[in-house]
Amino acid sequence: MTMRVRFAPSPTGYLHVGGARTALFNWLLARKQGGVFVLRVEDTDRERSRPEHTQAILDGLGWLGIDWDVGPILQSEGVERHRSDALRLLEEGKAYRDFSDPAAVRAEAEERKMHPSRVAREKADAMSVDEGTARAAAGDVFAVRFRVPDGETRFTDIVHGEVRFGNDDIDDLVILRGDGTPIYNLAVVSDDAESQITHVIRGADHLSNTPKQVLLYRALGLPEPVFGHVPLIHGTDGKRLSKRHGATAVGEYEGQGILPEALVNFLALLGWSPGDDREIMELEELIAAFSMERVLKKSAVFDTEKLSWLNGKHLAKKPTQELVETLRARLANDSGADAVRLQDSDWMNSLVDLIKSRSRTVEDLADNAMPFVREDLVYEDKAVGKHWARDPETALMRLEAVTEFLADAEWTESALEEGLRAMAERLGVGAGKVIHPLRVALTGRMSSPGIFEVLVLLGKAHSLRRIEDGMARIRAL
RNA sequence: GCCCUCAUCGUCUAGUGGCCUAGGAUAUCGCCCUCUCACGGCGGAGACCGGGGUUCGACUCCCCGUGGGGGUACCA
Repeated sequence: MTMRVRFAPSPTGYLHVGGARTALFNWLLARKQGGVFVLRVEDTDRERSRPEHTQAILDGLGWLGIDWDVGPILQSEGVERHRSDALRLLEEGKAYRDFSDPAAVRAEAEERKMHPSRVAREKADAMSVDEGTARAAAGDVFAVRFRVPDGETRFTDIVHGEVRFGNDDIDDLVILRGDGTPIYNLAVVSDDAESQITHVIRGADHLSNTPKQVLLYRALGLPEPVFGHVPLIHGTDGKRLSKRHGATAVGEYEGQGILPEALVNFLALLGWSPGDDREIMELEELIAAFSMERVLKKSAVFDTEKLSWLNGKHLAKKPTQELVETLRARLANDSGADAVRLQDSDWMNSLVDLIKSRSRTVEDLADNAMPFVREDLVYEDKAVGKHWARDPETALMRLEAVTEFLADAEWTESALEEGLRAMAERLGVGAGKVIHPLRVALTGRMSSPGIFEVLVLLGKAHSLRRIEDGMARIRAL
């Protein structure tokens, strides 16, 4: 039997990194085993579900490179089946009508220190079947509650092993609301069975709900899938990952310049490891190495520092040509960017080669490119202060000497380096003393790629113009 | 409250009774490279939650405790 897994997000927000990790594990498993990956959108909460969220989730998955074989199936399309399943349980006496008012039951339960579902069952049992049928026929509103049988419910979870719950601890759950719409626990069971899901891999937050679902599978006479509850992702304080820990939506990481392959790699390593020392892995490699047996039970903390490092690795690994495209896309809306240079592929390749090892994110890449792709230079206060303002006369003198040397220098890295070092020696100072003020003039910054590479990249005319501008600024200090 | 579940460096993890004076990565610190910043190289510091068992021997098995997380809706 081919393995069939699914990812079933509810469209109540954007694609959360936790959800993305669950989707990834399902996807990796399906791809590894030659199985089928089903995508189902659980939109039965009409209060909170929104179509734009569905689209955002689909976009997020697509960005990560996670595709699906079946779907997206909308859970709401299955309500008739959910309803008939619930009604069947009612007919078979495995569920009962609950005519009580939820608020009143809650109040009574509190007073009698009981669970609401016990009160509801008591009231239902006090009513004869005929009376219930008559009231229903008369149009009285009722919810349908599943009658949890006595005993114990156990199931095997591929990450946790055998799990058992005493049925006394499981309350009679509503499966059909007063308005006739189905409740989650019934809908998932009905839908997973309908899609012939063989392995339900989901977050550990569903572990406690699983016995209810197992009971429903059995009452409905449906084949039970294998369950696997993967650990949750927490914030740095050990609490469930939420907004206050920073970005939680996949789209936010895209906005921060994180590469999809890096996020996928990072997410895969949260609660799973290949068993050897590999950390930087591509999608294909992850598929080949993945197995549920190596999924951990312990929840993991989402550490953005490590994600950032991993992103830097993937950035450095990525072909320069591709990064040029990424950078162009990023700079497309930058009105100050030099359009001619952006189009010059050879020049862009040289630029990216110089800045990619100095960047951890696409954002960094764009920032590091600024002094080169924009005509108007932004001078960092710190750089100006340290290398110009502290001793303007000397800075000016050195830049004049540099200008003189550059005027008829051969424009290659080696020739520039040789000549400039010799010049510094003649001035009786270390090369750094000349290079630092020059760097500020050329880039406006404290740090940049090697100065000779910068000179070559910028070109002679451009470099000389910037030095001239710089000297004018120093005189104005 | 009740139920479920988890527990190795700050963080991600390796470890399935002797290979562990606990390995790797990240972060951090120091050194090297060096025109700066990165990259890279080398090195340091840093963990088996506590207590009982079981065993010749426990990070590894069992029990209790503690702490964290989850569930307990006519939410999903």
